[in-house]
Amino acid sequence: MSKKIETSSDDPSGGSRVSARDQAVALSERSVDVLPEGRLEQLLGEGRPLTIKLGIDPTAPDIHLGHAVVLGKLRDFQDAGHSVVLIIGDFTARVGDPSGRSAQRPMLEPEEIDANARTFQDQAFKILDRDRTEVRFNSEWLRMPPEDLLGLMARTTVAQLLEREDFRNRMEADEPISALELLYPLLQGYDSVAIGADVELGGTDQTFNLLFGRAVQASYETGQQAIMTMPILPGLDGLRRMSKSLGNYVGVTDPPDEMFGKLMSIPDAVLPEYRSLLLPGLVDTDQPPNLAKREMARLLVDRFHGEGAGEEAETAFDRVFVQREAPEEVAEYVVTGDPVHLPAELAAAFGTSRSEVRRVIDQGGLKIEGEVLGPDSLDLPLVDADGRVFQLGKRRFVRLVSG
RNA sequence: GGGGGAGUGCCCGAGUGGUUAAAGGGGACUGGCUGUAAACCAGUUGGCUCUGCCUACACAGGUUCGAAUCCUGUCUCCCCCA
Repeated sequence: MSKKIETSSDDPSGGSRVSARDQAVALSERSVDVLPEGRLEQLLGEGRPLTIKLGIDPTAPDIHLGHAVVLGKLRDFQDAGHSVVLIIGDFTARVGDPSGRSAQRPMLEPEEIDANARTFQDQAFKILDRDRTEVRFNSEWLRMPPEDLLGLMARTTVAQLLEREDFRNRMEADEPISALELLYPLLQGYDSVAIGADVELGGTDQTFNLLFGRAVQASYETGQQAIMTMPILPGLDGLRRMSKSLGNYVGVTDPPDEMFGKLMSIPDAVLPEYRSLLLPGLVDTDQPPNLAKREMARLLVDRFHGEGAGEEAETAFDRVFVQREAPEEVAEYVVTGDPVHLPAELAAAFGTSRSEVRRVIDQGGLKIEGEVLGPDSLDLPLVDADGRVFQLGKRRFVRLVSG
């Protein structure tokens, strides 16, 4: 992108003023909001590397493509010479927040948090530039004496906190809001004070929290950050946001074939969003949706698994789903008894229940070397099973071998 | 502190003593169609040594020939008053 902006001025200060605007425009690409108006440009005009903040929740370590949207934007900032501070919210995770419908967020043990934080970092560095990233844990500064905490709390009013739309809705609906939940914006706003954030990024759902960070900064009389919100990527169902708990996500560490397959299964309706958010700069040609989807899947698999991985995944995909053949590499599972009791062995091989296997068999979903096997023969002589590829449903394959 | 209400299968949600493994919906899965898209049709959706057996309606006891449904205790959650 345009990080080298020519400055044609005779301004001895280096012309940063001229380029600040262009930089701000370039960096704002794909974002939904950049607030307040002009603040980002002003900061860029200072001509120094900015500190860009992203707060993450260590309860779910797996990064998926939804995170990739925000991380990709962080990367843009890094490429423009700014540095990123990744804040792991270990403090709040350790306290545990019982809010939100029925889903009680579990209190995490320190070890779990550390493990999650590490996994998260490993995955995040598939996108971020390691050299321009600093990782901090917010327990570092949030574990403060109670009087300081109270001092922090004194800086805001309940009314301010309740400005948040979803709080107001829940109040009106008589739904519970935990005190911690209420204070959450305050704590995460303090993170901005602690690291001296110039810019904070997040999804559009974080707008209130991000803005609140400005208020907290103001009360501490530090510089106030600009905030930038990115669109929320829809999940594989095309309806709800991509999230691990909804099970509609593509993890950045998903194996190539799986990643390719998942991407092919998204509804056409969200394809444009996927392409523009995940593959910025890719020229959109007039391809049919099917081909556009393939191209996207290829490129994304390449990005996370290396050049060429996308094509391999596509080949494997065609083999299994277009030509309906078994994949080239099929996992083996060792069976011992003779005859082979299929419900038991296949359930074990695929990690499901025997009843489930029986059900699928009853519905004609079991194939042996491409031939449908009916519910009549649940026990196969070992010689008939040994070395054969079994397919359960569309996508579960295993080769049974005698041990 | 007082009063009221609620806890059902992956989720939501019927069901207030007897074909109830438990209506209905969502989701998911299987088969068909196909571009692993959408739409649509059909079926499945607790477990198992599967024409049968076992375990299930927060947990533990109890009443009954028989309970998700009645009683007691425990836990959890929500609302109202203070």
